[in-house]
Amino acid sequence: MISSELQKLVLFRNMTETEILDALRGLHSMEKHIKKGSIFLHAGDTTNAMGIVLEGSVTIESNDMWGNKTILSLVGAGQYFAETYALLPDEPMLVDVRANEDCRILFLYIGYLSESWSSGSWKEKILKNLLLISSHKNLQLSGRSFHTSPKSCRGRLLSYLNSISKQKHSLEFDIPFDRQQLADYLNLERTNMSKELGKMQNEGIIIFRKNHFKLIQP
Amino acid sequence: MISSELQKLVLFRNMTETEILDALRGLHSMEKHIKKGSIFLHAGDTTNAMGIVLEGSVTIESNDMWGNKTILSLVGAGQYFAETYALLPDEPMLVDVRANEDCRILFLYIGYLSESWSSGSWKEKILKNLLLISSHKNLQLSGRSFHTSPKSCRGRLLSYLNSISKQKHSLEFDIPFDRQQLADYLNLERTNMSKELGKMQNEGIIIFRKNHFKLIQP
DNA sequence: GAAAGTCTGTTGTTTAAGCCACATTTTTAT
DNA sequence: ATAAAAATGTGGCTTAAACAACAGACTTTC
Repeated sequence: MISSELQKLVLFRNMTETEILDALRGLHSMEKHIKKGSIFLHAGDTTNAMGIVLEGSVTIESNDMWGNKTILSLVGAGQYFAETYALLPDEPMLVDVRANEDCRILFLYIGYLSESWSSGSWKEKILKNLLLISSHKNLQLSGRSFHTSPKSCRGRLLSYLNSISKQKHSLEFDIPFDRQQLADYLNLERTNMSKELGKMQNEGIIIFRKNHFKLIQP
Repeated sequence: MISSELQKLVLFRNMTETEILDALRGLHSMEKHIKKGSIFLHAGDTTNAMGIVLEGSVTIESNDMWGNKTILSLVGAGQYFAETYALLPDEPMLVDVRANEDCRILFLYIGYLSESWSSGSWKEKILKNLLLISSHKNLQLSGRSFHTSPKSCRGRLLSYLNSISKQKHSLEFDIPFDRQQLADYLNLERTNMSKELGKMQNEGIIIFRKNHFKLIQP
């Protein structure tokens, strides 16, 4: 993996190439390739490493003993996962992490951050950037809470579609989920959700085809 | 407010009294008293200050235009709120913050953290502690996601009661919510939830009286 | 290009949550 | 102590979501 690829990431913001290389060494970084569909971090385990998605995407999901799946978030290229658990290495993970496509993942053992603190170093910068990342992650988690808080199927769909629309600054956009994943993310039953999407299209509120959606204003 | 009261807080962990006082000055800290029931941070606004609950408790809630309320979390004495928004001061808040009882709140303008960074100072320690706090907040938010992901009333109640029981290391405990608040936290309808609690008591799964609950193992 | 597999949508039935009106209990105020 | 107010629980009706079974469309693979 090339450090120029990393310089764009929030985690390495404001850092020189030398500092990034020092950081990669200091944090025992390690790149892995992971096949689509496989769960490579398991609920109940603990982890010392956070992950950066270099290529592909992963889903953060909970699978209970009755086979119900909940997708808490989708983490795309250039984004981070498990940083919370890596920072709190005693906490067992509540979720599974699954490769949504074939992936290239960079693992960083951020526990080494607190070792032998020398000021002005890359550690300080990483720390600041981690705080930013953690805060953004917080916003994302709250975001999902809002999409799942309406009690009706339509309410959740509208909450989700509106937020994506605002994110993309357009009434027309692609969503990153297929139907089953969208249902799992919004805690809905897939076929029922399809029904509702159909109704909404008939009523002229939305137009969609596959993953492409368009919101219609009255 | 006395700095000895603050030394126990995670935010000031590993800091001397002098450093804490420097930090309070540097972050333009300000103590306020707030009356029960009043909303003192409003969704849509931005904020530069994070809050520490010195006395009382606050709820983080979303109130939509149809009068539906969702309680995202309850923040008790010694805990923090709005740190995410204070760290990302351009993000409009998605939630209201309401005093759940009469409160003493300490506000800190943590934007001043990034000003004139001198290493080895209190700023570095605060930064590390903030990252811990943010990570814990992440866990809390995920936690609620799990309580609201079961589709059934009983599933959500059991998820919530079990997690409190584990937290308190006991099958018998008080919960911090009244019935309406619990329903708002679990995204349920109050009277329906009451019915379900009644059923569960009849079946001998739980015993409760007011806010005191006891889980019965088979 | 045929076959297998995946994804999406449809119909109909069952079940449980939402909701309203009201009864009962508990707390607060005077 | 009594009245007023708030919190909690009950019964019954309505409605919408879950679930199961299946049909059609689209992909992938060989």
